[in-house]
Amino acid sequence: MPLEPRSDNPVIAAARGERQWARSAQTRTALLDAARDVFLEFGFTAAGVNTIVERSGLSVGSLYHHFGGKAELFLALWEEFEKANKTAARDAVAAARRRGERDRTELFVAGARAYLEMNWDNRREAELFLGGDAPPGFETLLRKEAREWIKDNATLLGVDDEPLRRAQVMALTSIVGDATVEISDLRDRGEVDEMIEATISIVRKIAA
Amino acid sequence: MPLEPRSDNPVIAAARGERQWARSAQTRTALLDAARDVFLEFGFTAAGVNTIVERSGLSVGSLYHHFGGKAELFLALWEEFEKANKTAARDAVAAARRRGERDRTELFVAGARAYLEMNWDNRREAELFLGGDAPPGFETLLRKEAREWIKDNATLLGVDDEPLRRAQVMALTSIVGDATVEISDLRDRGEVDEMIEATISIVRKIAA
DNA sequence: GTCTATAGTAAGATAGAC
DNA sequence: GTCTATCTTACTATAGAC
Repeated sequence: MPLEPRSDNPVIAAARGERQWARSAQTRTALLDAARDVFLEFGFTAAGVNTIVERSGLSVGSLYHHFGGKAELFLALWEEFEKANKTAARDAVAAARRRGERDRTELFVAGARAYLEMNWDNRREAELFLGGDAPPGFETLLRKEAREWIKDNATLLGVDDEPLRRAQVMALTSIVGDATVEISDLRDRGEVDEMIEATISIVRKIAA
Repeated sequence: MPLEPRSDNPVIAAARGERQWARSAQTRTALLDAARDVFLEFGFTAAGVNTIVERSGLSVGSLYHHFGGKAELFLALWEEFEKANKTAARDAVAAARRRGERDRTELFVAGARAYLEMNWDNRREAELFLGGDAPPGFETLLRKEAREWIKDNATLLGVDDEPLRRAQVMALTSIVGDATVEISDLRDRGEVDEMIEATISIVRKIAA
């Protein structure tokens, strides 16, 4: 008896599944790559779903199956980007600790500096995500994310629940976040250094 | 010789013009009123152009003739709102000056406080405009506008063109702007007072 | 469960008549 | 300036191949 196309044979099912999983991941990647290209070229609003689909060599249905829409595709790309930023910041804090740094403010500063540097290094994408041409609600998400990030680092600053302390965390979030936007707009490395140093000095004033 | 329908008679032309102008202003107002209603009820994204048009008793073409689109209509409403906020801030600075206040930081603080209070008083609209459900590019515009406002008031702080000073302006913009967003989210007057006072105390730290 | 093809809906935007 | 009719495009629904 030959294997049915819909055989229950676990090995065959697993093999089929594996191949499907590999194909699925490949599809996701192809869509993400095409989307990055098109978004970088046209921005969010002017980017057409059809253009993305054409470049990826896949279909509209596939895009919607995997991501649910143009906005979510944009979001998925941003999540990749932001994950890299946060990793860089976390690594910088860990490195500072290994160097023997124990001052809470300085540990926070090390992370903030790395975060700002990372946004400069990837400024083309930073401009895409922070330039304002994004799906409705995206800026709210950015703010929420920034707040989470600062909260994660709040222990570094010894924050408790007083209103003033909470306002300090908010202020630091605002400043580091907006400095990121400013930096994605600059073109000259010297100006970037100035902006980073000036931002850090204000961070020290607030955290003090 | 009877007056032609398309007479060149200047009085008649003026009368026609006047009537058209009056009608035009009426149309604009009707569209703005309907748009405010619908945006407040549904938010920007979920608000339909057709709903706005239906409530105004006018037509889609009229809306596009006067405003150019849904986004621009939203923008026109925001400009009204922001004008009122800025007037309140300017008046507060003038009042402080009349009281004999001469300290630059304190004059700035008086303006910032009035601005934050105004956003609380009109919190329904503030939430609409600052809640994140806005057309693409709107948040960039908010930042730009906030920076203009701070710059206009920068003489109060004796700002020159050093990078650190520019970063101070940026930081103040970020903090006052984000405090506005936070306030539009709060429901309790006590929390608002705390937020305002905490924000002001950080403003003093930076402006010092 | 993954992917394609296709037909259809809804809503923002535009064109052209008056 | 105003309106109606039309267009564009993001998005959905479905049926079917694999």
